[in-house]
Amino acid sequence: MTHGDPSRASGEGLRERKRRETLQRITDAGTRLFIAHGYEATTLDAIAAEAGISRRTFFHYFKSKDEILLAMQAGLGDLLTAALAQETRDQRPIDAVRKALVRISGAYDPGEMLILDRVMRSSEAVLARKQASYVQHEATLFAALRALWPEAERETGLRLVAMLSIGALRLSLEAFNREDGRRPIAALLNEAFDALETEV
Amino acid sequence: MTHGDPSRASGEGLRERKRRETLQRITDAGTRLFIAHGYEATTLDAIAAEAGISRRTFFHYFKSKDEILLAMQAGLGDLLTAALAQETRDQRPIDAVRKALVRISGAYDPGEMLILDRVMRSSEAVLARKQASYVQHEATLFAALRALWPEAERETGLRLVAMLSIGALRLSLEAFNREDGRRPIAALLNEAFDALETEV
DNA sequence: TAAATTAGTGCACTGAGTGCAATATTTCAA
DNA sequence: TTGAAATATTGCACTCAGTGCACTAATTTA
Repeated sequence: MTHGDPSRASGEGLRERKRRETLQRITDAGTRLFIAHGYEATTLDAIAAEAGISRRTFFHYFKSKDEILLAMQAGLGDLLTAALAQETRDQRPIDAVRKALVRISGAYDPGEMLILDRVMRSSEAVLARKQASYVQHEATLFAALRALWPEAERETGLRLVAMLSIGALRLSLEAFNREDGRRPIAALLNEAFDALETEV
Repeated sequence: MTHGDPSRASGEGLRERKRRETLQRITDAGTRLFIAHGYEATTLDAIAAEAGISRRTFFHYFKSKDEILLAMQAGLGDLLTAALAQETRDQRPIDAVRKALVRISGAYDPGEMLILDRVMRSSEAVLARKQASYVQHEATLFAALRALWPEAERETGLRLVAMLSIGALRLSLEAFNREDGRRPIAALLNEAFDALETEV
């Protein structure tokens, strides 16, 4: 081999790069079409054509149509776990989660969130999966909390903290969408966690 | 008409009675087949045949296959609203909900709950809709709470109480299924609500 | 008992999702 | 550099959920 391999130089093979690019094209095509014509009215044939792949290939990238939208949501779990790992044990678990959530809330684009929320709301099945994903996030958060406070006697308490925190997050996001993004998510989060303290 | 009409005597027309009976036959046939062969492996054709109706008629009773299972869950909202209406204003909202939940928890058959939970867990889509139904219950509970405490300044607090209560219910049912029904739901509910008090 | 409702059915269709086998592309080792 | 192994892409045929429509059967009401 006389010439250097540029794909190797960047630490990513051609196969990987193509795969990542195709994945992105499908995601873009899907969201664009969903926004333009609605979720149900957009067929997989249309998405595949827009993304420049065959219908059959779509299923090598996503298990189902709704995964296009759900895959975006899935990132929250990783973000939250990473943010929580930076917190210390010398505080109440719920305060650690609150700080982690407020910190990562800045990473989301408010305008896109409002639009995607409207798309998801147009399909019962998608909405159900979105709401179910909160349960998944709760489990992920619980695992992250246990990593910080592994003592057996804290388990029930941490389960509850995970439930309360994800609940506060959900209420905040619901309010955010209900009031059309008027107040930033961080503000709504702080309000929800404050209310948690005074109400219980 | 010389003879009395027995269907009218019982306050229910023939049409209504037949409809109720068919609905029950479909529900029974569906759950029986789901338990025997699994959710995904059971086709609507099989359910319709078992219930003695045509496939097309099924859709006059249910919007989709998963509704057979979800319709059972839907009753909780009504039960909870009714139970809460019996509570008084001279207590904390969360205590009122706790008492109402414990009271209606006796109405469910533990064995059936365990089996149906296993069936629902076998399909991602059904599980998602089940988890989403908790969000619906939360909204229903919030409305019921507002009927008791309509003061505007209580809204946020009541939203939170609804979230906490349904969350505690969900954690209790999750624990119930996780530990295979070893402890009764009422006990798990009380434990969850107690933990709520001490943890937050 | 006839007319108006409502329930049940068959048929043809769309669209999501899967299994399989064939082809094209990328990787890796000699 | 080349050929073999691994992986990606595709087409095809299929199953099944769900819908629209037009028609028939049963029930209700006047």
